[in-house]
Parts: sequence; C-alpha cells; structure tokens
Amino acid sequence: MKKRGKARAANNLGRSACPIANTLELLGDKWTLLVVRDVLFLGKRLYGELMQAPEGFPSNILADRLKRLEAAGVLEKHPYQQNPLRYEYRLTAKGSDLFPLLKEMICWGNKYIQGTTVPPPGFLQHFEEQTTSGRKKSGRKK
Amino acid sequence: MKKRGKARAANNLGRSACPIANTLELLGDKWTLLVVRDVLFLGKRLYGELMQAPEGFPSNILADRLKRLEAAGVLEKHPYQQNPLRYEYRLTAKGSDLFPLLKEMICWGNKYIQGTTVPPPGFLQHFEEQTTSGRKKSGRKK
DNA sequence: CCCGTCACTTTTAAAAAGAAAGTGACGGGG
DNA sequence: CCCCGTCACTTTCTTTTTAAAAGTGACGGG
Repeated sequence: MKKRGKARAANNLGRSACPIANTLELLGDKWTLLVVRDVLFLGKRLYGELMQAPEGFPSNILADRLKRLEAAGVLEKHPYQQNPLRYEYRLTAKGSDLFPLLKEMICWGNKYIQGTTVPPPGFLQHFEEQTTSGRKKSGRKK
Repeated sequence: MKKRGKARAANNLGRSACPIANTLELLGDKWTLLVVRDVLFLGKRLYGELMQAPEGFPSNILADRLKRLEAAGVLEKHPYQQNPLRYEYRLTAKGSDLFPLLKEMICWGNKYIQGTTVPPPGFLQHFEEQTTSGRKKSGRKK
C-alpha cells in the first residue's frame, strides 16, 4: 500500500481533512443554506414553497440543491401524495444540527451587516430544543 | 420614486434583508472562509503563507478574496516593509467575530463528515477569548 | 547581469449560475 | 373529450465565475 503525504484516495474527503473545508464543500455557496433556513425556520416542505423565498431561487438551482442535500443526508424525501406521486422534504438530524451554524450566521449578520432583520425575541430558542445538542442538554435519557 | 414590495434600492443589502442571506452574499463560497480560517487559527498574514494551504488556492482567487474581505472590513492591510512595499493581512473585530461561526462549522464537520480532523483539546478555547463575544464575557473566567 | 523571491495580474478554458421556456402527470370545467 | 391550470421539476441557452497556468514588476544577492 502506498501512502505518500496525506493519503486521501480511499476516503470521502474533499480538498483536505479540515472540517471547515469539507463543510464548505457541501454548504459553501449562496443558495444551499437558504434551503436549510427555509425548512428549519419557516417549516417549508414543498418545492413550491421553497420557490417563494424572497431571494428568488432559480428553479434549476433549487432542484439541484435539494438533490445534493438529499444525497448528503441533510434532507429526506417523503411521499405526501399519490397520483401524481409527490414528495415533501424534511430535515434529518444532520440537517437540524445545522441550527447552531445558522444561528451564528444570524448573530454575525445582525451585528455587522446594517439593515438585516433581527429575529423576534424567543424565536431562536424555539428551535434550539430541536437540535441534537439541545436535546442533550434537556436530558432525555434512553 | 418607485417602491414596489420591499424597497431595498437605497440600502446596502443584497437579495433580501435576511441576515443569513446577506452573510452568504459575502462568505458563501468555497474559499472565503478558508482565508479567515488560516489567518485566525494558523496566524498566517502573508499572501505567500496563505497560498500554502493544503486546499491549494488558485492565486487569482486568493487575490480576489483578499480584496473582497478587505473591502468588506473583515481584513485590514498593513505595510510590513518598504522596497518593495509589501502588506500583511490582519483580521478586524468583524473578522475575529467569525470565530463562533467557524467553530460551529468545525463541530458540525467533525460530527457528520467522517475523517475530518478534530482540533486538539483546548485549541478552540484559546481563540474564544479573542472574539468580541469572548471579551464581553469578562475575558477570562472559568 | 542573471537568478530567485514575493505578490500579485493576465489569459484562456472549463464549470457553474441564471433566465426562461418546456415537460409530464394529473384534476376540473365545459 | 378537449382545454385549462397546478405542481415539480427538466432542458436549453447565455452570462458569469472558477480554475489552471503563464506572465509581470520590484526588488535583493551573487
């Protein structure tokens, strides 16, 4: 077996083993986290609902991001009707656990980008409990 | 003066007033936060040092991102020699305050992307104190 | 002089984004 | 039965961005 320098041939990592670089590989663009935002904070589940975002998703971009997030295990597709077969999108634990990241984006944005909307008091706490880290703190046992 | 829907003509906001969308407007790509990572965690300050990152910056991309981060007030350029005039890059408070965001990326990446490098114990705490939020919380207290 | 370093800049090709129109499965109305 | 409209994409085409690579200019040293 050959191993020269950092051998990454046989694993799933991208440009390096850095967790930041690998997270950016999946989420590092202008649209992906907006999908997660809308599902997590606004409870959107349907393609048509996601298309309504004020940022104006191009439909092909939205379809592509949904596909990628599903492939990455951040979203799951569940059928919600037959005839024609239609799916809704739900966050997995991997997806819900993006909450702290999103929260920090909101904090930083509110602090440093003038004019950004500040969420109403208590809004973020409501979602805190749905994350794995939140559940850990509230002490649900096996 | 026309105002249709949400008027954003006279402000500096991008696609919407959402703090997440606006943060992504600046930081939402595969490279920008890697620059911040290297300056913040690895103490890199020179163009040549940043070029050494394992992810392999294309030189034009690095130059462009440094320019954008400086324009956004995340980095500052300081001369460190004459003849020829050369500059080093330093984080502003706006830049250091990206630490919590980066930290959450590390946590999420470590948890959900197999094989990513986990920072040594105590590594992150070291930087915690340098952020504004860290300083606000009485600087150093266990 | 020529060589090498540093910090970019320019050039060019490939990839991704964005706008817009098209597709297919259906349900309802006339 | 035929046409209309909805939903959830897909395709096509143009523009922009990225990426790879070569080039530039100001030095300093031998």
